[in-house]
Amino acid sequence: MFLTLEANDKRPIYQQIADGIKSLIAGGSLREGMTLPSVRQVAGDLGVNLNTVAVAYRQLQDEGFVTVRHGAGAVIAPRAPRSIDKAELLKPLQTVLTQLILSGLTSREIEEAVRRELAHLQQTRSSNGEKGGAQ
Amino acid sequence: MFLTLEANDKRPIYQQIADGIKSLIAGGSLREGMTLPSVRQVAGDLGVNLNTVAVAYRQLQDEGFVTVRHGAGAVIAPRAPRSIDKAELLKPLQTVLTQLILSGLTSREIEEAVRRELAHLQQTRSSNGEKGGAQ
DNA sequence: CTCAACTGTATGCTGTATACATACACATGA
DNA sequence: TCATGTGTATGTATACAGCATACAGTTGAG
Repeated sequence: MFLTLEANDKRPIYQQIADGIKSLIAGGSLREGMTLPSVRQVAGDLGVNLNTVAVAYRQLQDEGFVTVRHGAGAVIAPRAPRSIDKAELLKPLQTVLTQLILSGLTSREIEEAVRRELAHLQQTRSSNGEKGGAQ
Repeated sequence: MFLTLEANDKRPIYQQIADGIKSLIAGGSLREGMTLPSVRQVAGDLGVNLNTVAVAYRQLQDEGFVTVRHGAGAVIAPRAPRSIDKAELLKPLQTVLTQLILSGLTSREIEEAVRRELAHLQQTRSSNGEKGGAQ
């Protein structure tokens, strides 16, 4: 299976798909030049409409992760340095951390969870043949 | 000023308000027994409709953070132990971390940002007179 | 070449959610 | 008791998510 959806996830379906593919790129499972499965393929696997998948693909293209060609497929783009404001990027992190604190988790638990998740991403990447993992 | 809204924030207004108040609770600025400003007060400050604020207050009540009384105001509730599945809680964290990695931030930068944010929350809390800060 | 069978795209619809204006109902103290 | 504070309910406009269906570009076998 390529991707999975979670019913209790508050994000829209197309966003889950886009984020899932981003994860696969981050983990190294999808590398530059590889072709994504067709929108109908993914839609069939996940039991959703093909347009929903198409929206995800278009978002990935807008963000520079893939190149979509009408009639042909969607191909993973070369990794471009995404220059966005660092402070802007960290706002969602801030929100999530507040939620976790309010849920009763200690700072220690949260920091450990962060280390574990980051290590997991790195591990997946290197086990898929990426040469120089981000430090 | 009590709260602020950000135009580029993708969350709905009522959610930003609810999250903002949760942050103030987490930081210790709002403590058990304190009364929130009226929905009209907050709506006026933020330049939004009073119903939008009311939705935020109702969500806070549903989640057990405040007690709302028709005609009287909304009061910060005693801190109840929120027992939710830990793995479920950490999913949003996972999503955010993936986004940050894809944006080019290194694990080191992310871990530092996490430490900084957590410390900031704790600092605010203790500077407002909370006795035993979470560790 | 050409056309069957693949690819993504555009259009139009339905249901839900957000935000608002306005009217209603409860609480409280002078 | 009632003016004036509080939250609540109702109705409306708009935007978004997801879907069904029709359209359009690409490609390779024959």
